[in-house]
Amino acid sequence: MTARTIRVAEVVVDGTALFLDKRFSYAVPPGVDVAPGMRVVVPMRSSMRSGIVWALREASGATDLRPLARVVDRAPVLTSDQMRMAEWLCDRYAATLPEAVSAILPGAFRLRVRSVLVPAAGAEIPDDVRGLALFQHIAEAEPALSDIRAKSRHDERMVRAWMTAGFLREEIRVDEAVGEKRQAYLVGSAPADVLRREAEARRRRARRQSDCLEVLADVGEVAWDKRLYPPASVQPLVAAGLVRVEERRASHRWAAGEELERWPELTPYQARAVRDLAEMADQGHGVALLHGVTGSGKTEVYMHLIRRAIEDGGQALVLVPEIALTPQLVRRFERRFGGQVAVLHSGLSLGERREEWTRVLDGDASVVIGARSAVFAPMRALKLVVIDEEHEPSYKQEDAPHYDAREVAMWRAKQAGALVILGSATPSLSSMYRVEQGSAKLVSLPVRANQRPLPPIEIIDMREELRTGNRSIFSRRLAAELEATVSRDMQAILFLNRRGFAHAALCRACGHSMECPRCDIHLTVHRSAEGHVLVCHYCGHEEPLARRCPDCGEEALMPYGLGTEQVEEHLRRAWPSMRVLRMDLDTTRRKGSLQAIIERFQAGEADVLVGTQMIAKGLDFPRVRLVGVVAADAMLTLPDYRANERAFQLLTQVAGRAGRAETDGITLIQTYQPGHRAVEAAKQHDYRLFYERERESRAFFRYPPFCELAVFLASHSEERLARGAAARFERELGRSPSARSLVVLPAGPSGIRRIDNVYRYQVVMKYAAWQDVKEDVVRAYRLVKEKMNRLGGSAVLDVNAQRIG
DNA sequence: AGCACGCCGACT
DNA sequence: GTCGGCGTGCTC
Ligand SMILES: [Zn+2]
Ligand SMILES: [Zn+2]
Repeated sequence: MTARTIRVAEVVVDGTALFLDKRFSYAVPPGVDVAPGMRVVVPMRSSMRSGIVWALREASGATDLRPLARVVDRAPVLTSDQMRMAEWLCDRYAATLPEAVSAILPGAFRLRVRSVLVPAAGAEIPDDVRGLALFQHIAEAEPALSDIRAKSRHDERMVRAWMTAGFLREEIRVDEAVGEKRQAYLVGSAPADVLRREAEARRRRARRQSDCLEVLADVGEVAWDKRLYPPASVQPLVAAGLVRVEERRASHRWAAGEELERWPELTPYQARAVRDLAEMADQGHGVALLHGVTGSGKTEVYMHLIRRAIEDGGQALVLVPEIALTPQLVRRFERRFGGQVAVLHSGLSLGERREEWTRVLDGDASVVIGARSAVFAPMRALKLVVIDEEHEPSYKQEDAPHYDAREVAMWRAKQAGALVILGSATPSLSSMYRVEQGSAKLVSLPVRANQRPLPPIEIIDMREELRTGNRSIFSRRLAAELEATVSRDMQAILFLNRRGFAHAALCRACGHSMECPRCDIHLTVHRSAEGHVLVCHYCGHEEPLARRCPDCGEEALMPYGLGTEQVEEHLRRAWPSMRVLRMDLDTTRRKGSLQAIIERFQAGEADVLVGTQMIAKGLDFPRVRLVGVVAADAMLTLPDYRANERAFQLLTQVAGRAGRAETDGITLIQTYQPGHRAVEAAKQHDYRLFYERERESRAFFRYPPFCELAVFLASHSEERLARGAAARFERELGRSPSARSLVVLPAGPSGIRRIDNVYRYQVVMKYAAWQDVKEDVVRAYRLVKEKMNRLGGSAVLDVNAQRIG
């Protein structure tokens, strides 16, 4: 008798529950082809779930394993490098394996698995059963057993009886989130003003058609979301010749045969940087901090190193902040690298995302450009990782698994023997500290590529303006420069770090501030068709802005504190002929509208761009002469240990939008705190000054980079349960063995105690090395999380947290 | 997270 | 008796 062996698949099963943080073993049925990295369907208890094969092994004897129900893929969708990366994410960020997998694998590969009831084929089903309403319903709607149960327990019993009798059986249905099919686009086929006029004409009788036309007037084209614009609404627009439907593979693909751009000559500084970086690249893994002033031509340096990496038979990964990932940027890379470029970002349809991922997986792309999550791209010959605007907080994922793309990139590069280039005009404290510690090498680009000096920065003391009788939000100097700029046919950017019309609504009589009924935060004033409304930025609550104060009864409620909408309004009122565009979260919510604003401003369709921090993230507007910071104070008073760092970075980055190509520039910063050190350092263009001072205070108060932070956050609609969970977590840590290596700050309410009627309590931890404390922290976390989930609340742990509260 | 199982009070 | 509600424990 031969020893029977069977093949066993170890599977990571999809889901968020804690118990799924392991590999489940299933028998591979004989003759079934399966490899690690393929998606499968497996039985779990009494339901079917999707998962991914992690490993295969042989086992003999005990064959009490349940078999794989289905293998979905013919080729793996994850590489083994990516699986190692997932395991590392679990270790570093206290994530479960399925959480790590879902961060790495694009949503386009998600499976939806259902077991549905169907009449058994070929079974003798009595007519009295077949005639029952329940049976008919099952035959038509193919519901799941759980759907039946939800309606009636009696029906469930009946169905179970029919299953035993062989009248019904369960069938697995697997739906891909998206097929590899093409994506349909709606494209405006009339000029924007015609579309707008037609939209207005249909406003009353055909709301959907009107909306659709308006969007197309703004952005030209959109991926066709059939829930938003049902075919019945689109059809008449097509018939009227206003819209056409196009099916496409990808938004734009480099056409074979298009001529590549010539490589321009580098400035001496660029050439030196390329030489230094190339030398590092030759030595394998390393981390470089490319500190180049705004407009110093960092991208050109990146591209030279990418070219080298490709010539060496390698691949390069370029990470940029989501907002800077514009078609113009992609085009810029394609002009040098042609069809070797792949793009991964959220603006793509699911189908496009999947296609780009597959191109990378198949080795058809040598350069991958993407935002944060592109750090997981399936590359097998990684030689170079570029992280542009390295200081941007958006590289840290705010939800589970809370990874930091900069850290992931460095880990990955180390495994692959690749070079990492962190690029910024305002390096994060932690990166510069890395240089200080010798774990990164500094490479500098101290002058602009256009050989012009950095635009001068002037500070305007708004207290002085007030004293001398100017009550406008624009100082005399800013007003004069605005007029001068526009009259010379140049452009201006006005920056304010607050969206909405006004920061809050305040009672002039008693000082009462209007609060959100569902959150512990004041409401923001927004402009609306009927005047002003109060809006909560956290839960979306909206109410009209009344005059009467609910607290004292006086008619004295007034908007207080500037917002971007108000700046726009003051501009229009003071200079009616100026053409103004606004760019903030509210004007860019619609897909494509961000890009539309960027393009319109670049095309000179507006004189002034008013915006929040999103205008500071590496966008290139060559005709901008003037940058005005309307009120720096909004960012100087943030209650966070990083407030100074953030303020300095924002001010420097915003100032850097001025005078980038064709003109000299000037930056004016209006503030009530002209002596603030972030303002001063920005004015001097003095990164060193900023770094030394900030470093000193971080060291003194023991904040990163002199330690690492982790934040435990418990949420529950009952305050005592949220508070209790945080207190319990704190106690658990107090009696853990690693208590010595850990500073645990007292449990307390999070920065905003209540959001959407859910209370939030947190515990902040400081430690030198996660490795030394993780075991105990994770044990305490899982213990409390499990309890919290049972009670209908939730708990999260943010390791290496970038902000607290 | 689901889902089964078991125990309980409330109703046909 | 039987229905639905909810706490508890398990998932290859
Ligand atoms: Zn009042
Ligand atoms: Zn709210």
